[in-house]
Amino acid sequence: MSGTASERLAAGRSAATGGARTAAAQTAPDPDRPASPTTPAAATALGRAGTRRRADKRESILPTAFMVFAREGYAQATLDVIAAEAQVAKHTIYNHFGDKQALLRAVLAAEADKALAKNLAAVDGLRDLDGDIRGALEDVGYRLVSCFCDERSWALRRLLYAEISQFPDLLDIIQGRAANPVTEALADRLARLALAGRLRTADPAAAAEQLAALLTGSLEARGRFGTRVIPDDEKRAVARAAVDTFLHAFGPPTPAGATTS
Amino acid sequence: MSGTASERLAAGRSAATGGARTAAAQTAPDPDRPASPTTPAAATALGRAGTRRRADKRESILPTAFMVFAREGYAQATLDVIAAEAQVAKHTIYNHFGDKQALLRAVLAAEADKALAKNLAAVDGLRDLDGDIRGALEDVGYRLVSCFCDERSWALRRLLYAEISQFPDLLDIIQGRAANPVTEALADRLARLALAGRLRTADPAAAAEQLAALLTGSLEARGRFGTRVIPDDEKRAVARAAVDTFLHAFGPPTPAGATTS
DNA sequence: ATAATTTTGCACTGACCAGTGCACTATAAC
DNA sequence: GTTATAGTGCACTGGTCAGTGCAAAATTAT
Repeated sequence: MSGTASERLAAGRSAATGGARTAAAQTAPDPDRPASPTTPAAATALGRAGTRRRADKRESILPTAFMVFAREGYAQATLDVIAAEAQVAKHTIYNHFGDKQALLRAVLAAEADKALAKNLAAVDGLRDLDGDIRGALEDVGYRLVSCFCDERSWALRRLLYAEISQFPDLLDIIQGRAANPVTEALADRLARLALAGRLRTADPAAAAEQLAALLTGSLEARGRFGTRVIPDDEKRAVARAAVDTFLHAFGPPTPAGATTS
Repeated sequence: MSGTASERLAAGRSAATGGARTAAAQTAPDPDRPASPTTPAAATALGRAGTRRRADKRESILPTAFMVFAREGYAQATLDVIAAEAQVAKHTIYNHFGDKQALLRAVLAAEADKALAKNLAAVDGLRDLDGDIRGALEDVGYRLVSCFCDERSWALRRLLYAEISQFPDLLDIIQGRAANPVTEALADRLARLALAGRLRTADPAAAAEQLAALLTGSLEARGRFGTRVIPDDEKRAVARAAVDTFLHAFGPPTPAGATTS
């Protein structure tokens, strides 16, 4: 009933953030939340002084905390280490987030937002209703696979999996912010393609669910839960095989889709 | 190259073990390790007395420790609690396993063994080379889905996911004992079916990988990582949809497989 | 400058817990 | 019985860590 589909897809990022202890506080200007960088308008809302610094510190803490949580695990990660690597006083973290749990929630929410953007960008590759469907699907599939295999994506899933029994609401944070929207977007694209006669399915949500399953199903084992880097051609091979099977089931009715391999 | 296929399948159990504190020491005679129950031969090797008691205690500790680890998480679980619930002195645990990490490894290994048995039994439903393929696949698929959705199976994956970055060798313990054998067994069955002309595939391992992906791909989201119980008919629907797609891609060449829905 | 706010450094509490030591008991082989 | 092995109960050490208190900066608006 409810679109319980390929939530496994979401969560991905390009893993460009390299060094840990050296470039911890660099905080690349990622398109996180617009915040209130230099606009004098937001200054009236909350606090008259230190507004700018406050946002800076927050944006400095979140990615560092995510890295530490991912590296050490939530339970083992200490706020002293996070504070040190973020070059921030421990008190500042408490001022911003209250306690460790709240910090985890904020970190996962921010990371899920980033992942969602990447995934939606990938799915958007299916906007073209006319071109080569197989090629477009393979391309989108490869991009989704890459999102899934991103280092930060693995870390996000690990943290979720690890703490889900302690904090069940984490699931809603991540699924609501990242997984479900991706699935729905994919189903939307497939529906348009079906309506244009390029695909054959009466249930786009189910088709999206199965496409996502085919794409990501083998990645956990292949990537050894994030401890092994999957080479690029292997990702492409997975995407191609997934799309091949997908098109056998949902491909266009008239022409044959079994030209490859 | 190496058969990195549907390891996600493995790990399942019927969850028949019910009460924790009441029937903790019951220790059903699961085919864990042969040990040396009453054989006088092994008595000469290590210790002359208490051999029987020792095995009893060990079999009492393992399932209780698994339950506590699953409930509280590895880091939060304390050996005092495990000892109390297993009705055993804390010292006894240290005598048997050395330290907390070793206990975790032993627990996961034992649980993976149980899961493997269940999964192999399910895959064995594909031994019949003559009957209704679709029906057989749907039945096996349903049983594999049930293994995957078992409470203990969720817990096993959660523990693995949570601690994989701290103890990477856990992956080998579980994949080697449970996931890989299941994948290979499934590939074996598919190969026999292909050779008998009932399926069409040149790469049974790839086919098994995709079948497993189709079966389990949507279960993480549907089961909310183990926090929601998937009703039986939903499991059957997932299996039917997976097999339907699978047969479109790998079904017999001559007859049409699109009779359902 | 002045005042409001935020950040910092440091010390401290309180709790939790892995692992150990020891004296004692229970079981089983002889 | 004796003896060796295994298990028990309890107290204890040593270490870690979330969260707090406080007083001194630093920053920004007015």
